[in-house]
Amino acid sequence: MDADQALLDELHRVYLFEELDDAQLTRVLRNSQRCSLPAKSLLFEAGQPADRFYLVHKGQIKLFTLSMDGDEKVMEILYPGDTFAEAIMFMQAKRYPVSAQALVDTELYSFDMKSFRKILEESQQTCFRLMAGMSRRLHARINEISNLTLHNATYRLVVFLLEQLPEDAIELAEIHLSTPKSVIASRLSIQPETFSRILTRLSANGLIAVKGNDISLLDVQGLRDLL
Amino acid sequence: MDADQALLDELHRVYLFEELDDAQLTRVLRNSQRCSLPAKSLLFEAGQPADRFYLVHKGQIKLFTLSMDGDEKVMEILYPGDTFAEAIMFMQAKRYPVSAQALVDTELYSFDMKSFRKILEESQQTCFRLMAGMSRRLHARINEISNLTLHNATYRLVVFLLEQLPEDAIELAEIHLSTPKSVIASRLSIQPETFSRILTRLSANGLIAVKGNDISLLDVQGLRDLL
DNA sequence: GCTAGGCTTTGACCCTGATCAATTCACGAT
DNA sequence: ATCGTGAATTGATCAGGGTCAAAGCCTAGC
Repeated sequence: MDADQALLDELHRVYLFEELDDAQLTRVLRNSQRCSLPAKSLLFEAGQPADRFYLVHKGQIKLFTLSMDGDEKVMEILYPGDTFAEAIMFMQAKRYPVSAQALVDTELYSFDMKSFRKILEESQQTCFRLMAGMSRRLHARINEISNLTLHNATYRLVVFLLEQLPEDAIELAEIHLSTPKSVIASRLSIQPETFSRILTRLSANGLIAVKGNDISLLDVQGLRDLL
Repeated sequence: MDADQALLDELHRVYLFEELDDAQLTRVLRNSQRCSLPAKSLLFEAGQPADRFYLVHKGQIKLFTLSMDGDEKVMEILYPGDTFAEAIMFMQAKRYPVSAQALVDTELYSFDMKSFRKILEESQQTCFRLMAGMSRRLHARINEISNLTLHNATYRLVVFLLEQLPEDAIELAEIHLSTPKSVIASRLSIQPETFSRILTRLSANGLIAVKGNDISLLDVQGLRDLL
């Protein structure tokens, strides 16, 4: 049917599945499940046994950890096309190291780890894809640790803003935050109050203009110079 | 010859090479190089093109990043048996994301990434090993980010001390720091001064006793209770 | 249109840990 | 034994950003 074909096409564009032939992709599909999450619902909690990994189809997922006294650190915010929890397939103790929650109404596909491992045994190309994905994530985490320890909150926020640029926008650039500021703040390891204050300061310096969830980068070069 | 056989045996105990048969291991060996680094010498710098990965044979290597104004963050300290830079094999831009320096006189084996990839194509088992290693590292990094953002310096230091325990030592436990305190401090993202002060405070509380590079954990339960 | 509840912003204050500076310590070389 | 060098400790001070509290805003639902 058409719906299935559309899904096959969608999967085929996901980096993990790009190397698979139709037969393999069909097998992946057979062990997949669609699932819908209303906004704010938990998908899984840190520590829980893991036997599936996920692909975001629609919506947003946040991955986060909690300290024992309830403070939350957002590790990652995932958007359509992103996969998560694949790396757990290879951990000794197969448990989710973080919790996952839908930020808005979200639709996911989930895949059985065990049967996907079989696919991996057949396709080194896919193994290589997965390793590429893991090394990218690893690098990103290393970067984040550098930023946390060697740079201050303003630096991290400015880097974040510049990363949102649609690419090569020279002068005026508009950004729309599709995620609550408090979540982005936690993602950047900044308190919401501080996040707000930094935006205010950047505005006062004429570097940006903020109107609700829309931010104009008035002086991209000036922002780059802060780094 | 005996020397070669000893080396083969050593490699075979490295997680990455455990699944290889003798023929494959010999091929790995053929593309390996031994290298000796005097204390304090740089092995590679962040940003440099990468075509080899490494195994520590003797000594200690620190992986670190520098901020533009020269501040250093130690990412990892590696000991004999540890491998590093394998994950780079799968990055788009094959450049070292961190710098590597010998802390003491060190001997390494290095392996050619390109020829090791060929081995990986033949051995999914080895691919799986590598992926297990990468997911372990990934998890460690996630943990570190949590600790940096959700916990304070004392917490991180106490966790570090407890991790040094030779395992299941119930009451009295001795730790020897084989690495300068300033390096450990940076590894934990603490300033040397603060590191020293925290040790002093823990001593004052009777939880530990410090004599140079030797630390006695006088009250393991008490330390655990701090967390 | 208006109210309620959740983000966000603003203000006042504080605390952890960084910074700067001086001293002590450890140890290898002379 | 003594000197010199770099690490470690200690003291004094400071600031980035966290915390607590209150007010402002926005939107969904009545």
